[in-house]
Amino acid sequence: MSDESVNLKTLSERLGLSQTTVSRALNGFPEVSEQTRRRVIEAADRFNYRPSSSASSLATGKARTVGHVVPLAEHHMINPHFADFIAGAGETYSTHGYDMLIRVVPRADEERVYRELATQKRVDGVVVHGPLGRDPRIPLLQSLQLPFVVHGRSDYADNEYSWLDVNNRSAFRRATEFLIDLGHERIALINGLETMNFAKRRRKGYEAGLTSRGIEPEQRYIFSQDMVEPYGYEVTCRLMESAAPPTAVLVSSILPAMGVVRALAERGIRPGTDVSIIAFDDCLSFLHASDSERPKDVPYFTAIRSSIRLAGRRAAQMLLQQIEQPGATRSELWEADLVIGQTTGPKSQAASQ
Amino acid sequence: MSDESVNLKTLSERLGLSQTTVSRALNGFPEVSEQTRRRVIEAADRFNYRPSSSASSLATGKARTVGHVVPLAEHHMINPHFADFIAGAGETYSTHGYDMLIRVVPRADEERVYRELATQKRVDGVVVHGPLGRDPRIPLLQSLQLPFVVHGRSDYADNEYSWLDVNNRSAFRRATEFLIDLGHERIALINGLETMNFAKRRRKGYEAGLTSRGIEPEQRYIFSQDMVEPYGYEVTCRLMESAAPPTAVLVSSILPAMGVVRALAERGIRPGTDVSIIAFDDCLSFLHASDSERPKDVPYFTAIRSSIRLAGRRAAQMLLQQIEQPGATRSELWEADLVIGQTTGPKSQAASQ
DNA sequence: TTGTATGCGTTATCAG
DNA sequence: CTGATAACGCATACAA
Repeated sequence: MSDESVNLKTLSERLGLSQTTVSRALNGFPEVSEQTRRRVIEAADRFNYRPSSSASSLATGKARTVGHVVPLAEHHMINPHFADFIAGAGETYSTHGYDMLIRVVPRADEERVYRELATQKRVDGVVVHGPLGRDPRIPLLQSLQLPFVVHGRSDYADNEYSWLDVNNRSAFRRATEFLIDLGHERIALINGLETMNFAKRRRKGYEAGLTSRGIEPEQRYIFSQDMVEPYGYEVTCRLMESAAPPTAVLVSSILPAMGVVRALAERGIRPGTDVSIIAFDDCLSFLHASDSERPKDVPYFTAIRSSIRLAGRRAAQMLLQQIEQPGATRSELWEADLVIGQTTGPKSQAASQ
Repeated sequence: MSDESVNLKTLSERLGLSQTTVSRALNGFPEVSEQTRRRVIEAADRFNYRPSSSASSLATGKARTVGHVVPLAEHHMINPHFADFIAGAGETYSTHGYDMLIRVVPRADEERVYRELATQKRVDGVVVHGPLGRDPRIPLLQSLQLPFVVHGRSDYADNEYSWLDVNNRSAFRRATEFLIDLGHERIALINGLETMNFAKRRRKGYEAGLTSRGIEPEQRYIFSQDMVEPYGYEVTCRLMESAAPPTAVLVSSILPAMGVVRALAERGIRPGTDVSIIAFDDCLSFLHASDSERPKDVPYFTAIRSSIRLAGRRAAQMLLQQIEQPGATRSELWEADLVIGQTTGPKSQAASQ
């Protein structure tokens, strides 16, 4: 029970074995007799031996750590979406014996930090968050030879890298068409920042949905901002006071969608009855009842749904795989579910002019 | 520009200096001539030299890393509060040259993980999240001799450790008294899980506020659960359909408070006019407008406010200080602000029986 | 002011 | 199957 720092040397001395044998026994090498292995493992357990991570990193060149570089002072990252993704990724790392390293840095320092992580061999790979249209981090990481997986996609047609993305385009197209089928024609899009790659794709899907039904997209119904609650609120206030308010809105996240609901409530406008709302639902944990992994049976929002937490898990798996057997860069495109809740309904008579 | 892995050895060879001198120059030792130092720094920069973190950790015994162990599958951690705290702490670490290590593990593994981090010397210290009534992690970490700071407090009167907490008791007492001064008597408390230390203190404050004004706390107005949106919604539905609905509610977080608003809206009950709401506001970034560090001028919720992000920053500072000059365990108790928004008002005539 | 020699705790190579 | 022995890359006590 001595909590003294027992290292490989002292442990092997107490066992009357060489460090080599002890190390091999512990790391599951085949050439150790079962009897010695048992003895070693038992002793390691009894003396509470844990290999020093810095020593083994130094010896192996592997850090058994994955890095996440998150930009400081930008709301779109330090937000609930990020937390849920991290939770999912973290689960995977833990069960595979990896650690998660997070650096919160200003955008201007990003490149330096990636270089640092790579040359310091601080991490074995990184996850890239919130890719831009053509994100410079992708060629950078490739040149650094640091394994990585992108959560989302970037527009490099000629370039192969590993990514995991939701089919934002098809999801938003389907949602738009669903609204049109309900009789809506004036449909607003409350989108994320269009510097983000995913936001562009969502807009494309929305526009494709409209034009496929012969409706011309209009600038006055399209908004693009950080996906925070007050954004949804403010845009909705403006929209509802405009000459031709929309009868339906498509919102890029539940967060601004809550702002939409608040703005409507203040005006006595009933979601689903007077104005329809479809939100992109990342299955953020704090919005769902705490006693179930699954979302509730009868959700409030009609939503395009895809769990960002599961995405975190999967992205982490893909990265670990890439780290442990380099070469194959796999990518995955997930289709989101369209889940009918209480915030959509046929265009109300009141709303039609 | 060669991206080859240049280490101390090759760097010193190219400079015609010993590793010692180069190391000293880079680490700011005083006994190096300014001229050599300049030369060394310039070369290090040119060759893109970064010391291997595992090597220096091994040599110094310091990891320059802070650990955060977060329990898996519990909503109160994998949530926006956590994300904001992490953001704040991460800023501090980065500017001080520290890394943040996160392990997401099941509750049952926590002790093992803390022991691991300590004996592996993986981290120089840890931040303890969400302390319980008497949290076993505190004596554990003390016995492991691992520096730590608790975000919140635990009930160990005889025990000195470092913590940073908001004065939850006084905040909830003030809020309660404020509501009573507005004429409210039936005031509900929608609290967090009372296994959490902070939730207990909040309830105490609430009860103290009531009794100080001669009102007896009643069980039927007190709720305790994970602070998620649907919780606020469901409790409010039940409350509003009960025999004597409250005329005011005190909510432990903005998240369930949004659920409260949703439930009221469905019933055509106007916040601030028909029913007053005060929420504890952690200044979660996604609830505030994205273009300002400060919360909006005219907030929606009347709230007890204390930025959890600032708490993260400060807690990290305290921990680093403790790591770099051990001994003094400092603690801080912050008073929260009471900010008047639009969700409070005098008890309405309609609501009085 | 600079250099030499040694240690940090592992893993890996090569003999036996 | 087991054991010396040499890296891994840096920091530091001690010498010069």
